[in-house]
Amino acid sequence: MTTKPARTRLAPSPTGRFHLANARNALYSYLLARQTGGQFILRIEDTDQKRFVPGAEEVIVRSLDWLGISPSESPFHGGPYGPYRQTERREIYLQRAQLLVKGGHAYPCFCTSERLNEMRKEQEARKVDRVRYDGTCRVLDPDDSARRIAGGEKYIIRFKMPYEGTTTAHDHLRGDIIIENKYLDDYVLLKSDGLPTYHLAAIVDDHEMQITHVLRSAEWLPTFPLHVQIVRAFGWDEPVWVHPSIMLKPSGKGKMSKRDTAAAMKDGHSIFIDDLNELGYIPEGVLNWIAFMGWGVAEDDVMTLDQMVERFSIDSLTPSPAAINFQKLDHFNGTHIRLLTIEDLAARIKPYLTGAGLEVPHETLLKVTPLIRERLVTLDDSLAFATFFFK
RNA sequence: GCCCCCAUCGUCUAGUGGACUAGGACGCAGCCCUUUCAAGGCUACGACCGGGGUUCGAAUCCCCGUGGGGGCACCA
Repeated sequence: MTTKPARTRLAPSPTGRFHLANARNALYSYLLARQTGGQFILRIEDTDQKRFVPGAEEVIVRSLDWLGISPSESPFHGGPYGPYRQTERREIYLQRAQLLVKGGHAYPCFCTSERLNEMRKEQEARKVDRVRYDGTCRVLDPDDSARRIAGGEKYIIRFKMPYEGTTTAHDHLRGDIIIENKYLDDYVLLKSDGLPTYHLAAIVDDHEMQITHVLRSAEWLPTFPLHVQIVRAFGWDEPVWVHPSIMLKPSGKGKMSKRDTAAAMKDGHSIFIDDLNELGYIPEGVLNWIAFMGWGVAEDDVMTLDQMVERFSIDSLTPSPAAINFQKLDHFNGTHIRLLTIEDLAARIKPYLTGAGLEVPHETLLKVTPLIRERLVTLDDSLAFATFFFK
């Protein structure tokens, strides 16, 4: 392939667990980078301090390592475009936001949340199509605003969305997405705590870190035109935007909820990577499973990571939502377990056996492994089939 | 409510106007192999959401419905 090296990124927020959708975006990003001889980087989007979960960052990195798709640049690995944690980049965002204000693309807003709430209520009562900021501060005199800021008044910075016209954003999988600007809003770019919102931070960082392909969840589609507007306001080049489909619960009715994840766990399944590890799934199986939720391959869909690197293409990603299928996870896992050498499989089984308090001599284990490998769906199953041979 | 996205077997998908009797995989059913259970092999069942166009010809292009999903925060 003669493609230029791609720089891709995974940009999770450390606010929860590392799940399937994160892993899939990571996988596709990793595949594209490796295939083109580029870099896959990890950036932590921790600008929401209220929702920050301690330890979440570590789980993300551990999950990526376990899957075998580690980033080459991250808060933990370092790299030439750091820092890779957004709270450590606040000066950059402030500076860029001020640049937009100077250019007339953004403005400071002094409205209190109380006033905003009232405004919203009033608009809802009027049953407007689109509740949005009424523009009070949009027309303020810049010098007055500067004085108020200098005087210590609390403020935020909003993007100045055109009231008229349309915005066309190009998604690699769906083509042009056209929206009338009146359905967009004067989105907040910089919060009163001085930290940016996603809209500003992601756009600035993707540019600063020279990301060539942005792969992110389709949940971003509604604000996609806004992001394109911001890129254009800065006068920057756009990356290639790819929004893989969202993942639906097994029934196909909506996204996974707390209840759905609990139900899955009862059956020995999970959408969380660290759970999958503990349940005895192997990275090869999990990777294969997530790869094909949204990636259309004609035949031969059992693949190793290296084979995926060879065959991957963002052109063959599908735009429609995919329902999670745990039976397929079991199938891929069992298949990949059988692809392992006896030595490799034995080594992976061992902790499960010793963890159950069994004494496991290596010689015996090597003899037993071929006997049970045909019936393993997970490594954990070895306990049920092999306990008999040990004491 | 408004906006956006999507639409092929139960599920994941191949298919980019004729090679489609619509292919593969999971699951399901049966058979073979096998002392049993698996694994493996074979076979069966099983889909182009509906209606209009365009065209000699439409799963494939366009429009309208319908259905499903997502989004409407100083969250990402």
